Amino acid sequence: MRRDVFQAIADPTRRAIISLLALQAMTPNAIAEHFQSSRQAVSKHIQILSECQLVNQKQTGREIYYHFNAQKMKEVDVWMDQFRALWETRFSQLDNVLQNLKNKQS
Amino acid sequence: MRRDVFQAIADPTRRAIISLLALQAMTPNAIAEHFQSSRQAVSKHIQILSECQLVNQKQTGREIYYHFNAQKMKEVDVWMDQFRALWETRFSQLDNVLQNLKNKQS
DNA sequence: TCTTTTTGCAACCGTTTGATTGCAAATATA
DNA sequence: TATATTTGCAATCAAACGGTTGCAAAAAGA
Repeated sequence: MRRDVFQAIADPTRRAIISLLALQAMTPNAIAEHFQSSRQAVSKHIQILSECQLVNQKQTGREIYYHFNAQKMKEVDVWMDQFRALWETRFSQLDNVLQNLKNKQS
Repeated sequence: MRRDVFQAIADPTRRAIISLLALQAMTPNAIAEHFQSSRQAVSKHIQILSECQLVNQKQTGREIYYHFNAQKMKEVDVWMDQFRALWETRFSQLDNVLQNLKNKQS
């Protein structure tokens, strides 16, 4: 059972759930209303997000509000640091210009 | 067959391959030497990376050099933009301080 | 030419994934 | 108390995943 952040954001439905919760904490039922699949299917996605701590839950009565945990998402950002220089430097921009010229020729 | 960038970086072996190729373009054999699994298994990972355009190939003779495509990785970075404000603003830092205090109390 | 090297592709196999349905527990409401 | 609502959990299933082995094609070297 791999339960890391990278595996969690691999599924498009889970990415959509994350985007929803980043705007506002919601209950499973409220989340499920945004999707066509069953409540249980959405609930399983939430469970996966919960296991890798991308979301936290706060129970009030019988309702459970799921909150997005931005700090966990930062782990992806940290991994991406090693590539960021490759598209931010002028060198790579120059490379792109040359590459585009080459593609137009061939 | 989902073949997007998010699915591609979900696997730890593929992430390692990407990190290797970001430093230097390599042939499948050279890549496979860095891992314990078979060359064919690594080759399948490369194929997936190739299908979602995270790597490009340049053939010279019978050798194929795989190059990392940073621009494609940028798609992940763009998706993360929506969350970046949540950990960079002073507001969220204040939230963390309050949260930590709350956790220590309970 | 014959052999070696490099690579991709197909077949197979056990495990995981993402979805479904059904059901039980806990809380709120009439 | 009886009923409705909210939620989680278990069982099931087809498809995808990640690995293996075997083999064929193309290029390089003896």
